[in-house]
Amino acid sequence: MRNMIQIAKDQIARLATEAYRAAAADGTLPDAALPAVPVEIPKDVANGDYTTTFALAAARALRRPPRAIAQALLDHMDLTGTCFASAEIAGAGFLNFRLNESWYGGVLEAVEQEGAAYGTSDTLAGQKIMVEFVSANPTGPMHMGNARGGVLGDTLAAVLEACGAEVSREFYVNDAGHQIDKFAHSIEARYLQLIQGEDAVPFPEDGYQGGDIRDLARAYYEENGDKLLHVSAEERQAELAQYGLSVNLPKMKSDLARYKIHYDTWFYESTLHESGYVAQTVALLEQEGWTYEKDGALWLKTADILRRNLLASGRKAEDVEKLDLKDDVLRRANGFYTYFAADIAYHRNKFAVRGFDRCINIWGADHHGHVARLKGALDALGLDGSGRLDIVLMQLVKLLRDGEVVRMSKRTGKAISLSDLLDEVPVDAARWFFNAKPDTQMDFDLGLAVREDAENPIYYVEYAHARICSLLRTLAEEGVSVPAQAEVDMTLLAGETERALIKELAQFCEEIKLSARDYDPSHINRYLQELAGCFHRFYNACRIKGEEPCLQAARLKLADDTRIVLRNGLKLIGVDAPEKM
RNA sequence: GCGCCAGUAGCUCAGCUGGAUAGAGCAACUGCCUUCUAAGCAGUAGGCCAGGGGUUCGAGUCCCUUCUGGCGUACCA
Repeated sequence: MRNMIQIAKDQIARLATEAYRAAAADGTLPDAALPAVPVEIPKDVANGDYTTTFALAAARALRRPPRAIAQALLDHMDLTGTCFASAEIAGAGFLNFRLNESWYGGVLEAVEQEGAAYGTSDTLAGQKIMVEFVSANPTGPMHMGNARGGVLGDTLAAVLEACGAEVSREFYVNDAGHQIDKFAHSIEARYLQLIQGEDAVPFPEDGYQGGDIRDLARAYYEENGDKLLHVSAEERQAELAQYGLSVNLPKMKSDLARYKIHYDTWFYESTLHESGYVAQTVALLEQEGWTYEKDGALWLKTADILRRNLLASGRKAEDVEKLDLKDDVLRRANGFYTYFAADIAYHRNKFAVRGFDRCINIWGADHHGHVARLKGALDALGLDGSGRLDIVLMQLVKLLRDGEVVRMSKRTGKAISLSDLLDEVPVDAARWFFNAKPDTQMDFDLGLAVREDAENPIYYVEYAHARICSLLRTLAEEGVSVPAQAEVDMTLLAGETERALIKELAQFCEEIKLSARDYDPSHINRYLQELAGCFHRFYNACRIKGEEPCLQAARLKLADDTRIVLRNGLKLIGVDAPEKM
């Protein structure tokens, strides 16, 4: 849990603050209330390893030119005992710091001590967070959106765990409501068609056309014959829906397992209806005065809730008035609750019954209109949906093969499903590619993902790992093993490529935190590419095997630490770290 | 119409709370393997950060506006 980057930043903040106090005390600088000290890592190492713009930021308050302030700070600064070797003024008034060996040694020490846990932190310790993702309709196969959402949700969960949160992965099974009726009617029609002939039984106009529905009907028929022919339609549909789910859900579980995704909970929508929790939740909204009846249906005053939230968030009243806000039906005129009502109940359950501090949902961007409504409904229930429910919207995936848009599978003639994808593309490649920034539309090129060459970035990272493993094997055969950090002479790792690599190792924890903060674990992919690049450059510049023992040991240690961090990072995004390629 | 997301190199994208000369990969070109994995490295070339205003010491980043693309605006889920 030692974070050398944080240590460096804290030291600069302290150095600058103390230097300012000293300068103010002897009259070099005037007394003033100053902002916090901003510390950054410059893009160009020519500008130091760390920098602060403190003098620039303080110029106005102190009424002095930034460079003069920087000079005064420098004159009152003592670097003894810090992780910095030097400090200098540059440009408009930047104060640039250079790290010393103790810092670089500290990084390698942290990797050695923490091993597989290196990179984790406790920034989210004590928080109970749910990540709900995929939650695909169980009436048919999973599609590309589910493939993306699956990776995103699973990896986000991993990243939050690495920040110390107690994370639960959940799949919400929509096994109730309209689409299940449609599912039942569709299987029923196919089933009856098998017995009575295609022409004798009309297929519902809005039914599911897919071949998988025929497969379900046939499978049922082969197992059970025409035993449902003479029972009531209601009984028949219930039985067939149940049967369809009993086939589809295990298939979804196994497809997801193949994708290295495992859930803590499969939560069934039907349980909310059966226990009366949906009705009770709606009743609560009624009691609180958030509903009204119109045309036989019960409506939620969504528009009022949204208006209230928008005004509270600082939107101008005149702008809010212009918005075309609509209310939502909770209970239809036919007495059935809408999906929205069930969804409110479901999320109420997450917070009120199961006690999550924060819930994150991964949704397709086509559901964005639902976000503010659901949050608002939870606000109306006093559950602070606006503050504690976060929806990650991911844009759609366009599937390509060698630049051409692919709509259908050649093999099945249907839309390409998640399992079709995994038949064609290695799991790790799929996981790597789908772990991309959620809010941009993405192209997934089937041709590119299976290519085993430099065009495929995953190999660049895996290759670095395999290279190190190979090196370790070769040296082990000569009886050389990785030394303890205490035995490493850090002055031997002072070259440009070594220092760049060590700094990159230190960055890992920061990237995990950024991923957790932005709900965007693709930071890890980019980081791993960067880390692999640093290693390849080091490896190219510095020979290890055959060097003089102390030098060989120091470089070997650095290579081995890199291996550990590469492995930790790949594990985080659910990709294997190969020892040979 | 209204709303949400996006627009950075030929292509795919980075760019963290505003910081120094806007980065990487691929594609193109030039070099580097009798020595630890060349699935690698070094180098060249490539840009009005969609356009226009504003805020300030300083804007790809913040605000306003226009344009372009995707999506949404159900008693569907």
